Amino acid sequence: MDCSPLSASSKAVAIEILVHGAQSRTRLANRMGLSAATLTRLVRPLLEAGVLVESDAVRTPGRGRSSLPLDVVPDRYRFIGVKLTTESIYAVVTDLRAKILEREVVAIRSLRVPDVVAAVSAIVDVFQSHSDLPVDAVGVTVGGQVEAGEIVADSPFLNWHAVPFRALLREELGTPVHLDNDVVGLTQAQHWFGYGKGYENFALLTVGAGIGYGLVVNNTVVPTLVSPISHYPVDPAGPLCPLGHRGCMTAYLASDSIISAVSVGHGRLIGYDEVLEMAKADDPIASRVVSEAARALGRTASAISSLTGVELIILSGEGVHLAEVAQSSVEQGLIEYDVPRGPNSECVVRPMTFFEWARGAAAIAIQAEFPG
Amino acid sequence: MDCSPLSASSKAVAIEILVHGAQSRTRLANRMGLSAATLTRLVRPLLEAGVLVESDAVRTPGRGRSSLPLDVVPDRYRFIGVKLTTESIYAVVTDLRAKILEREVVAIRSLRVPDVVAAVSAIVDVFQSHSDLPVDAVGVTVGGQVEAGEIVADSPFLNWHAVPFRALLREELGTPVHLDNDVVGLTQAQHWFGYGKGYENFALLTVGAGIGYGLVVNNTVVPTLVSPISHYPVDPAGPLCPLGHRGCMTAYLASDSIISAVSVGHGRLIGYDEVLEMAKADDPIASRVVSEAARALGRTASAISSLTGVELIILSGEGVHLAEVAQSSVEQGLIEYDVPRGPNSECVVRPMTFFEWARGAAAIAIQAEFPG
DNA sequence: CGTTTATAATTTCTTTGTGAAAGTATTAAG
DNA sequence: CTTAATACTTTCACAAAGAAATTATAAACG
Repeated sequence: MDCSPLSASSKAVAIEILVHGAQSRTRLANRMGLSAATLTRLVRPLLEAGVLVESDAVRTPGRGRSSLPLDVVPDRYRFIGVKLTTESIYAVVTDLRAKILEREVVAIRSLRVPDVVAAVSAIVDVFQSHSDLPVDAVGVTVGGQVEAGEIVADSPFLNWHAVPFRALLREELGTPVHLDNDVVGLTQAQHWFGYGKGYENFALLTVGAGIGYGLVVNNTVVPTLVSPISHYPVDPAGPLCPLGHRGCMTAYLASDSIISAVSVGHGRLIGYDEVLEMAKADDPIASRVVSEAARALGRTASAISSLTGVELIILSGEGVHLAEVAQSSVEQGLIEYDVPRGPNSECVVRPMTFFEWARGAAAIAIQAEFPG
Repeated sequence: MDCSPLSASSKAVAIEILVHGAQSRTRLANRMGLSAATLTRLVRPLLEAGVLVESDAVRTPGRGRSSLPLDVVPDRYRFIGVKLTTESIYAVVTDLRAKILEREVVAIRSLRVPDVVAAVSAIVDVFQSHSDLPVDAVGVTVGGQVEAGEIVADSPFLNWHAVPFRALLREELGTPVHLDNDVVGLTQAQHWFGYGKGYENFALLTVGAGIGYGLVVNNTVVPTLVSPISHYPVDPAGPLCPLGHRGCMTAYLASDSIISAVSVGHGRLIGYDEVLEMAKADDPIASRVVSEAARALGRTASAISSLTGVELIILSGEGVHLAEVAQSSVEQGLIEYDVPRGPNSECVVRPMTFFEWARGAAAIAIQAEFPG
């Protein structure tokens, strides 16, 4: 995406429109605290570069000239987002607004680095063969610690250490590549295009094979380390996690923990989805495990609220369906330690598919190519 | 403090020097990412206004012209900081660097608003009578929620609600007055002049009659609500707090909780300091209460680290001496739920007197008169 | 000693970002 | 057709900041 000759302020205007939709110059000026004159000037190069277009004039009730909403040209750009899991590669093609245009899953045959690079490359090729339009950038996200957008320093899921993944991908793919942690990507996507839109600060808590945590303060993603939340202590009298912590998030909420707790109770192997079904059907063991997990989730959300002061907490991840099954338990955990003033955070459950995570990867690419 | 004709950038230079000490123009330019030319320009009005002075030339080994360090003129300005507690008013006179020049405590006779206003006014008058130099501004901090720097919305300690304290003080005092929450003031003071100096983000956790919590992210004090941390859940199997929470921070760490736990155990009223003495002397009841409180403190610090990603946690408040008595318990709480990578926060115990809090109030005045 | 070299600070000039104010374009109401 | 209201543009002025050249100072070196 060629936006080098654009000034930082112009880009800020484009991003405002990207995130908050088509707007007139006057409205943009008000929202961004700039004068109308400045806006005219900032918009001109964006129109010339074809980043923005003027839509048809819009009449507002009352007298006066109609306004000319400005909008980005989403189809002018195409991004690919790729999210790696241990089992599959989820990939999407999106426009500039991170709207998903195409999606694809392929099973992962091997977690060896060259195999994964080849598999990602294959998907990108497939997408590119579907259309004549070029892909502007590819975003890739993985669970685990990513250093400086270049190296997968440590991914317990993939069992990778110090892999210069971005360089390897760039060599293989023809397009620019951007790499980041998966939760960072999802958080960024939620902030710009999702449920966190319009919030200056919010937290994203995801539950699945692992626990994820993203934090936005002052409109900026805080680079929190990924690991510690997974073992956040909920109840020192709770169940044991593989690292030997009593009652930590992993012990309560990691899918393996839930599966094994219910399986042991019933003396047979029971899958995650089945656990939720059983809990819905009031199976006593499944109900207890699920409701305690939901309560742990609520308590952690409450702690996030207390310690960060965010206005919104989004609960998500594949495993968050348990929050729907045991909504009252989440609620209970949330308000258990409430103070008279009550929580200052709104807490919402928003299940997301892996394609949503892939969209997060695309958001990383969009952000990188469109630095605000 | 008359700094209206100074530009925002000039003020930023002054604050850089205020916080990080005397520096040459070249060094300032490097640290602030500005050109040497710009620095010369920004410094001139500060020299003219008498905010800065050039010290004697300093030689650095090697050739070249000597540098002329620039420093603020601390004695040119005088601030008063006032911290209200239920029992006393702690007040200090400071210079621009928040260095304490004079200090004063007076017992509070009545918590009625007009009486407190009169008492604060009396202290300010006493300070002003000590010197011919005028006071530039007075900062006042209180425990409880302060709205927009104007109104004490709710202070359980003083039992005040919706008191327009700033307006009342301004009427009584001749000087500019600034009002804020006490923890916000202490946090700001620590960030600029204390142990948080040089950190982009850190947390301050104070223990005393109540629990306090201040958070700095991206060099900005996050306006977290004061209340929720007081009832942060540490261990759902712990002791009960007055609000009925099991094992919350207040239950473990509020001075009343500790006093009453030990007093009940021994069947007589025992003061806070005596509890610590007894714990040092291995009294079983006091030791248990103190070490559990210390462990709760460590666990909360660990949670702050996990959920905010700060680099530093400062433990303080009158009650933090228990962390010194039971250091190993704090440590235990900190690492209990550690992950392989370990905590990403340094955690330090820094006891502070109430005069330090008064200094925090002065910092509010300094910040308000010196907006960066 | 002067000359060279290195560093600090300043001056001059230019670029860039911004707003104020005046002007143009467009629309509805009288 | 005039007036008023609103959207946008143009012109001008100003402020912030850097680049490059200039001055100031100090050590090293022949």
